[in-house]
Amino acid sequence: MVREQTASMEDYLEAIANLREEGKAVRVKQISQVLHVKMPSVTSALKKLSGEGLVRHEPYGYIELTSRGDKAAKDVVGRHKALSCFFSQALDIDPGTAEEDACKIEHVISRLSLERLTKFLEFTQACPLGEANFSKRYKYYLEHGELPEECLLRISKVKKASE
Amino acid sequence: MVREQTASMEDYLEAIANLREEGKAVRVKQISQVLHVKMPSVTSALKKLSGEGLVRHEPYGYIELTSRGDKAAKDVVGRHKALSCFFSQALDIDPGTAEEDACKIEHVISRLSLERLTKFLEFTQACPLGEANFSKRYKYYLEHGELPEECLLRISKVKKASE
DNA sequence: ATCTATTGTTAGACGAGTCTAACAATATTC
DNA sequence: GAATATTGTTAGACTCGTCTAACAATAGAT
Repeated sequence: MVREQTASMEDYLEAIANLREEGKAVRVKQISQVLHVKMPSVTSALKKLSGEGLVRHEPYGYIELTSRGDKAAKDVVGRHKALSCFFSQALDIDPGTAEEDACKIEHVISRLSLERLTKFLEFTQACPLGEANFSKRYKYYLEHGELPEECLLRISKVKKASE
Repeated sequence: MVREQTASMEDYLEAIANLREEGKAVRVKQISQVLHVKMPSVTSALKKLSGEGLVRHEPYGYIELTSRGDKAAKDVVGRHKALSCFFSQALDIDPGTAEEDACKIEHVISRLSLERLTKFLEFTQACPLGEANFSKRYKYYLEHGELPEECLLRISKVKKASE
């Protein structure tokens, strides 16, 4: 699956999908506010996306994703969620920064890396050795800048157990 | 430290620094090959970067980074290395994809997330519980799609040890 | 039902970055 | 050292996405 939209157009699709999802009115004004652009930029983007059959938009009327548009939007939203999740949960980044970074990176990351990031998160959460301990130790390391004692003390024990 | 260059200009700075580093001639042709753009694009970028005091460039002559340019370039290169390292080592991504992703993400990731990615890598490598086991278990999970037995078997043992 | 405020559109300019085509300088080769 | 090949530059067109200014449609208030 090739990436066929520019970062900007993906942002518009994403914004429309999110407004829908949140039950808010999907209108030019709203989109412009969410994306911090002026209304004519939105109109022009909608024209482009309509032309590509991703959006339905009667002038002065409401805005809808076509099924193809919805698919594309869901894809972007999925990338976004995976990334912001990874940043906030695995790396313990504040939600604001996690969101910001997800917003940018979602447009450029490869499928493979995204999938691995997701798997990584699943793994730390599913594996009790990961979640309960790895993550905890990592956060200790973040705060103190050195390895938790636990890491050093248990070398022999672990070696034995894994062989 | 604000990000003051566009992604494109960062790419040019990075390419120049890399060519230098590799002892290759730093010339318009080389840069154009590395970045897959035509020569006039390079000339025009160099004009811009010269104007900003980041590059020295006598027409038809060699190309050098000023000290400010070098600083900016090192910064980009640093981001790139951190990212490609993280992708290939922590996520076990093939070097090609790791490079590709690093090339894109280096321009948009926040300082904070980059720092955390780096710390994460340091941590897995420094902590024997991380490196020797976490990483190994993660890769098992990648291949088999389910947790290694080890993860499930050792819950009680680990609980005891960490409390 | 009209008047006003809000929302949306059109037209056109602009900046960034790329390209092609044509030309100019430098290097290479015989 | 003249002819040719290579490298670099200029000029100008184009795309993408943004903006402002001016105008048009719709909604809300009295």
